[in-house]
Amino acid sequence: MNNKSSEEIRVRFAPSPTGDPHLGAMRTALFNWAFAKKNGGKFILRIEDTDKKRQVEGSVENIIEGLNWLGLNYDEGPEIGGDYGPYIQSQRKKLYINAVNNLLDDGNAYMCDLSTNELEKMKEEQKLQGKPPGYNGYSRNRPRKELEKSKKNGLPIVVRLKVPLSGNIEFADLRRGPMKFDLSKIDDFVILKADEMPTYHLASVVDDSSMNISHVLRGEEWISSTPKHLLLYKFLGLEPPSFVHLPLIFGKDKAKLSKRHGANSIIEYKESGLLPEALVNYISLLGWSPRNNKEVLKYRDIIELFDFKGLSVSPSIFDPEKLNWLNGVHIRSLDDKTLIQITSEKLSEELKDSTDLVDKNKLSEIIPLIKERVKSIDEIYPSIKFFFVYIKPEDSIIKCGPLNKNEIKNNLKELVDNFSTLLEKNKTNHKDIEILLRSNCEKLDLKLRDYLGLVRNCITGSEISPPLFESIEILGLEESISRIQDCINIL
RNA sequence: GCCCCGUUAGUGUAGCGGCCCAACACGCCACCCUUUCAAGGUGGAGAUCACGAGUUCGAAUCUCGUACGGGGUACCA
Repeated sequence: MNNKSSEEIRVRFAPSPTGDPHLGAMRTALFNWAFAKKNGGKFILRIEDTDKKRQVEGSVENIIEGLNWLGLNYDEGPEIGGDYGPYIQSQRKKLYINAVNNLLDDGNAYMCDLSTNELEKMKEEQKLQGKPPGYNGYSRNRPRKELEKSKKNGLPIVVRLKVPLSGNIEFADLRRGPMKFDLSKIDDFVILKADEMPTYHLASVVDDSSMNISHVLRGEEWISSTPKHLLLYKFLGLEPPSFVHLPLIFGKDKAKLSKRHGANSIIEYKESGLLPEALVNYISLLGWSPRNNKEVLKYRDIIELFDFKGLSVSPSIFDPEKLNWLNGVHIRSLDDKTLIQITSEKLSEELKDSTDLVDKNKLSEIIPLIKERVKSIDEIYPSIKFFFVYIKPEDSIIKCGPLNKNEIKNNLKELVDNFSTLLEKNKTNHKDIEILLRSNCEKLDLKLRDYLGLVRNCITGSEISPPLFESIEILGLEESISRIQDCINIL
């Protein structure tokens, strides 16, 4: 079958607003976006809200927010418009009704007045008889007038496609190759529901065609519906786009990704200290790999390298550990200025009433110290908190190798004196501090890790901290002295 | 049940008939670097390429079958 690949590349991301957009959907969006960008085409957002019952308030906003956060900007869509609007299916009803009427007139579709209850009964009977359950073509050959009468009498009416009883339908998935389906296995499926809304099958075909979509990249779950769509294109006299089906994403237990596997909603990821470029990089690797087999990818790399050949055909499993690693990689590759900006925004949330503490000058000294030490934006605050707030160390960590309390006390007292001297001499550079601490340690005949550990624990309140000498310099000798003094008092 | 898609270390992938008793990355372990933690460096453990037949001088790679997993079979998308 012909396709439109010779024309302009137009692809779409078409989520239904039934909840928060999840990772798998965003991956589909990403590949569509990358394909469009790579080929100078257009990326379109279309909202598929044909099922009013399942609609969840606010999901359209969340989808848009997620897309924006990830940097997957679209060229046409609900709030930004475009030449092929509207981009919300519930606002395109006329188009669908029109198509249905054509199908009806051509005898390729027919109405059916079977109620959902009757349908269910029918299927149960089929099961009892050991037959595969399905629509049995009850109204397929009934005269149209009879059905129209039912409609006038207020009976719920659906429209079904008259699927040929025999023959095959074939198509070539651009990645997976040729596929063949037996038409006799396909029921006369519903294209227009009793509430006069189209089903997905009809709506997507009508829209993809009228929006001039050239390539449909969608999840694997659509493979077996593709023959239905192709049939619709044929009956409507429309040219189908090309299809590429993307593998699914599962959680660790090989079940569909859900809450149990950590965050699934893109909105949750946004709030979890992840860099959007890291998430994008990670999901790009689920079900796809670039030719050069590199794994750390920026937006422009993904655009440049994206191709169908690199797509995988088997489902992939979401691995939060690799995501975290990648997040660390991307944090490290950020320039200090950007990280400082991100951190100060984060801090002003954390330290609501003391925004004066979020001093960018101070941050610009601190950030280089911890940049290589965090895997998440959320880790930054806990690891630099002691710069802003005095954290009293637990008694148990005021220790120093083999020394007893008294010896520790004396050493700390001496340190206070030493620091005061440095302060007087205005030798507050971390190099000066290092020289002092190293020589103290030598004099006391202690292991460096023991002695510096003591100092670290007293000043930072934690056994883990950024490099000590620099930290003391940034904190200031005065504040350091007061903290050590406090520890002496505890002992 | 029926139809469709898949199956390479725990995970993501590379491989497209000989270079593969299989490579890279995450994770794990060890060592090095080192003031802690990271980061970085080096090395290691971990896969009879789902299984079985066949084609071939030669198969992870091609064909068929089986098993397993997943998807579909909705007036959901």
